Amino acid sequence: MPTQVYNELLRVYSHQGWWPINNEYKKRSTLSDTEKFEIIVGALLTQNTSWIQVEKALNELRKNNCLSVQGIIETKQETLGQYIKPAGYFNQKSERLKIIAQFLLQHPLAELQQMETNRLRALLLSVKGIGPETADSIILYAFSKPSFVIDTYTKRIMSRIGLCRKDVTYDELQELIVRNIPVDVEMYNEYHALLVEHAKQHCQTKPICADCPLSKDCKKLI
DNA sequence: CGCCAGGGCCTCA
DNA sequence: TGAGGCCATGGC
Repeated sequence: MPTQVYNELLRVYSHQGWWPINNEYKKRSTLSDTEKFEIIVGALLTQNTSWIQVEKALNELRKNNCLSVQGIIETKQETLGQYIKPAGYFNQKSERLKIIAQFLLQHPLAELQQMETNRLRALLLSVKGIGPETADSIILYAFSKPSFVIDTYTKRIMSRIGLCRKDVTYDELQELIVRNIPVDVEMYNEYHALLVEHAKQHCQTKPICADCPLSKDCKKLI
């Protein structure tokens, strides 16, 4: 079932090309440290925040040379907070930027890159400010390792089509999906992006069910 | 104007 | 260990 949903979404929305840092990264097998760092920062800033706001914050950080470990370490937390204000929760998120920069000083990207996926996930989850979704986003989109990302959109879509209960936990839904699709970084990447697109176009909190590509399978459970 | 956005931490049973 | 409160800005 999760595979059929994926095929249908891909047919309708076509390739999404995440992570949307630039258009050429996906042609290379591995990312530069700068790109990985930007993805990590983006994953953190987008917590409960729309991506359009995150882009503004990222641009502001870039303009002020704060899109690097050193840049963040050398900048006062209050100043970082001003830069990222459009992304909301600026007090929390500026603290988390500081914490992650310190973490990356202890564990350079090259070290993280070569870790086994589950060990990397556990390590990331030990960092204050990195929860399951942020960890999986970082693992998948920065390090190109297979860790399926669950978010509110995933939960909403999957529960509405009757694939899980709406109060399903993160780990339960992740297991359910992963068990039913191949272990494939490209597919994990694309699937998550397609779910986000579908949620934006049709499966909003107030659903737009007309012309929904999943309507024939959907139980319309709100 | 009210709702919501690609969550996570803390608290308190 | 799990539900509820809190964090904050901007688009619609």
